[in-house]
Amino acid sequence: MSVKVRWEGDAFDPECPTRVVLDRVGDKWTVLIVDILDSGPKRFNEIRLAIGGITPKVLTSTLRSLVADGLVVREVFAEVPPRVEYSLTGLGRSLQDPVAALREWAEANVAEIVENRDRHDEPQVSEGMRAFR
Amino acid sequence: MSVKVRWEGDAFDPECPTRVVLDRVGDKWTVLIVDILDSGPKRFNEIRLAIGGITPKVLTSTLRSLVADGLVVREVFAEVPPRVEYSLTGLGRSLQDPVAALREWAEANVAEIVENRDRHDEPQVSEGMRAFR
DNA sequence: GTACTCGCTATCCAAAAGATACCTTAGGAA
DNA sequence: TTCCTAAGGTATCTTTTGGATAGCGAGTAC
Repeated sequence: MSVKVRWEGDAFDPECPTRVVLDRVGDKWTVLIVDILDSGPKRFNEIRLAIGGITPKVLTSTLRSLVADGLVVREVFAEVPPRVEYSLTGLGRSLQDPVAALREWAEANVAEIVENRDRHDEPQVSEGMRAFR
Repeated sequence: MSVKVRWEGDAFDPECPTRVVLDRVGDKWTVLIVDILDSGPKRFNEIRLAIGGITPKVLTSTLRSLVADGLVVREVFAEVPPRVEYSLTGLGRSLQDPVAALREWAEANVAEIVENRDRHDEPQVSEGMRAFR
């Protein structure tokens, strides 16, 4: 049942499937970008403005690795000013399904998590408990 | 269909459900730890050795945030030498389901991703194409 | 007194993420 | 002819995060 048993190898192996996918999906921007591209091809600055808060450097490097992974296609048009369009590949589009499953779990359980987190932040240790810390 | 539309707010809001869950799941160690704890309560060094490669500092901080989120419970036994056990909560256990969905997608598609990635690493630009770079 | 165990901290260092400024190209305005 | 603009980035810091290594505290065994 464990990652190690299923993969029969080192979970840190760069080719461990779950590790590869979690590294991509866990990236702060990947899901957002894939989500935005799901509605059709977009230009660099369209993506940047749609997300808001991402710096060009980080958007560039995230898009580059999405392209490298074959989740996104980059198309350059020889115009002035230059136009570059990014769009999802079939693989990129199929990533939406497992992410949707995660999203459902998230929406069902995040209230509890945030509640736990808030409770945890409080001092919350009574006089009687203090000795056990 | 987008994160923003579904959540009707800022996807970077610390309470955006998908963001909260992706931050947790995308963490390099979380899934591994949850996976290991799935087979029953474990002690600090049991987890550390089972994973192999995690430093105590990082294991401590990861476990702390898992406890804060209510995915894991920490139990201290007043013995010498001290014994501390970590185990999954129901919430922690339920996280396995969406992760399994992701794992399936990973196992089905990682070959293609790794292949794309390798192909991308090669120089691969012909003389004729070089002018367009 | 010395050594040993467990569950951690403390300290330092390197890699990654982020903020800000600037570059390039070519057409159009002044 | 010099400026200006636009798009799609780079270059150069600074800050944050992750990781390596060492050591601590408490009690018990030798």
